[in-house]
Amino acid sequence: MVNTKDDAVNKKDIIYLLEKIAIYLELQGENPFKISAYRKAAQALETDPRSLSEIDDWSTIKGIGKGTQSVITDFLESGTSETLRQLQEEVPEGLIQLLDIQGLGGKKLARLYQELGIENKADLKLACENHKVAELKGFGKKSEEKILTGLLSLNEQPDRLPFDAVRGVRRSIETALANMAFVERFSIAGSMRRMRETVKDLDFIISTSAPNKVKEQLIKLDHVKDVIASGETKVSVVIEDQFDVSVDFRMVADEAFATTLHHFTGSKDHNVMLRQLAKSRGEKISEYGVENLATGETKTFKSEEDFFNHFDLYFIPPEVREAKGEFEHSSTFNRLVTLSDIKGDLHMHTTWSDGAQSIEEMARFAEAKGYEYIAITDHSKFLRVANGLNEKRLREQRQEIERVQNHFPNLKILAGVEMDILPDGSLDFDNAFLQELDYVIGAIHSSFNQTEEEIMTRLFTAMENPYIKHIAHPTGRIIGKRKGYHVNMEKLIKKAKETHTILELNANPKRFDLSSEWLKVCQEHGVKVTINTDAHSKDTLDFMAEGVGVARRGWLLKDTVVNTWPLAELEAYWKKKQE
DNA sequence: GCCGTTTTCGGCCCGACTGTTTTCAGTCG
Repeated sequence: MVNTKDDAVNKKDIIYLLEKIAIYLELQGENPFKISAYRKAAQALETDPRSLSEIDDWSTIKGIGKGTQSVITDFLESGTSETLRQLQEEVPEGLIQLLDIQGLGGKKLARLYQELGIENKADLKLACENHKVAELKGFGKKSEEKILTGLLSLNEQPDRLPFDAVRGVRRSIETALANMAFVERFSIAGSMRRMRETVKDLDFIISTSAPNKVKEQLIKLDHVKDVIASGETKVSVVIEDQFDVSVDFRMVADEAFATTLHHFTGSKDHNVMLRQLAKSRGEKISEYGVENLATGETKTFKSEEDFFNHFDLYFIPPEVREAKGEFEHSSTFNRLVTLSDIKGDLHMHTTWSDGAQSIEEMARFAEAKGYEYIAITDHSKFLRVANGLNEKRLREQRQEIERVQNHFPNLKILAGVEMDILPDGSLDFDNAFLQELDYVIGAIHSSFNQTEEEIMTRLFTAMENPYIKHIAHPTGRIIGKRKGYHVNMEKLIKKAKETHTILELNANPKRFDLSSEWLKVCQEHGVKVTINTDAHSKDTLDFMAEGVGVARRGWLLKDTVVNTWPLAELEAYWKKKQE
């Protein structure tokens, strides 16, 4: 491919531009509907499946009109945006990060700028310390204190926390709620329920007929550092953990549980679309139910499913509620992969390399999960730090696997390896040896800083190898910590298709690699995916549930996920590589 | 700024909580 205009400016750049303009307008105290028009335009682009070059008439996209179209054309033609440039002239750059302070929005910031000349953190801090802020109309002593503390904690932790960093807090809260008096039902909600890989906070919905009694218990939960709000229906606290985690609890009567759960699961954009739909039918959705505007009657629902059915929609799973076409496709979601579809786990470690359990133990736990097959895939010799296995030890391990196999008539244990793809592009074992193994994974664990070309050469070598069934954690990223190596995903997916190589969704919550976005692209290109836990201990075999959640977020149908297939079918697919 | 076979003007999703007010604006999700 030669360089086209698409390479210079991509769709994401335009989306980012529109969102940035919205932020600046917010700081100018602009009409909120104008601001949201820019956000909607960005959203519309995000949802439109076409690439940049395939769109010729922008204004036919719903949400993009004359104004946003001219901003886009200007940007495409000149590479910059006059609209944004002007805004940047009028609004100081330093104000933007101040929007992250709790309780400070565009309007208040605009006034701080206009009336006190505040342009950045330092200005704001000084103004608070000199009590200038409290003197402003609409502000007061408490606002000033809040701004000051918000200011101090601004850089202490990232805006969004990695999924894995809040898993523990979620668990302990769920345990507490399960044992809490006056709690009838509860559920996680918010972006955690939607399986986003980073979250801003945790949301829980609780049904109770004694909200005050529950409230008293909530603010006394373990490790509560701060109580942000505690009203009749809403309690917000900050839990002290590895990071400070904000947790919102919503308490409702049981009949409103389903609608409240839906409401606080979001996404916000999904909710807006559904509310618009309701409105066009003469109804109004709130967390308390669906009101018929003609009769004033409010209908509640036993389940979210009933709620969707009321609008003549099939159930839309939480993972796909992102206003990215889920309403149009609601009839296909009953075919999304589920945990009960999973028949095996094709990536796990034992004490032979860096795992905590023996082969026999792993087999026992896998059998308890009802699996039909697993692959034991310890590291290969290159990975010394993980006690990687050489040819000799792998042959010994096969004997042990065969011994264990005799005790598990209903579970096929494949003798495999997670083989390193070496920095020079060669593989850790030759083909003569690889053909002795039942299952070979290709993986990169070294030289992360190589150029895209070097990385792609390594990956392509592995994919062209007839014995390598799948590529483990294809990008090598650790969410919130490490970007991963320089993979060109489009090329990787194309190559996977050509070579019948399966790509992994590594279900370790630190990784979720591939991401749901790329999984979707895989499926669109007919590339098969395997969801594996990469378990290093018995408990981490449970990552499968979260992996399936990420797969669902990527709209993966059961058929795309090869470890939902019976073993015979899987073996037939592997043969394609050797043809 | 966007949209429209009820509308080219007047709407635009809805409600809780807080702080500053004394009936409400701003923020948040």
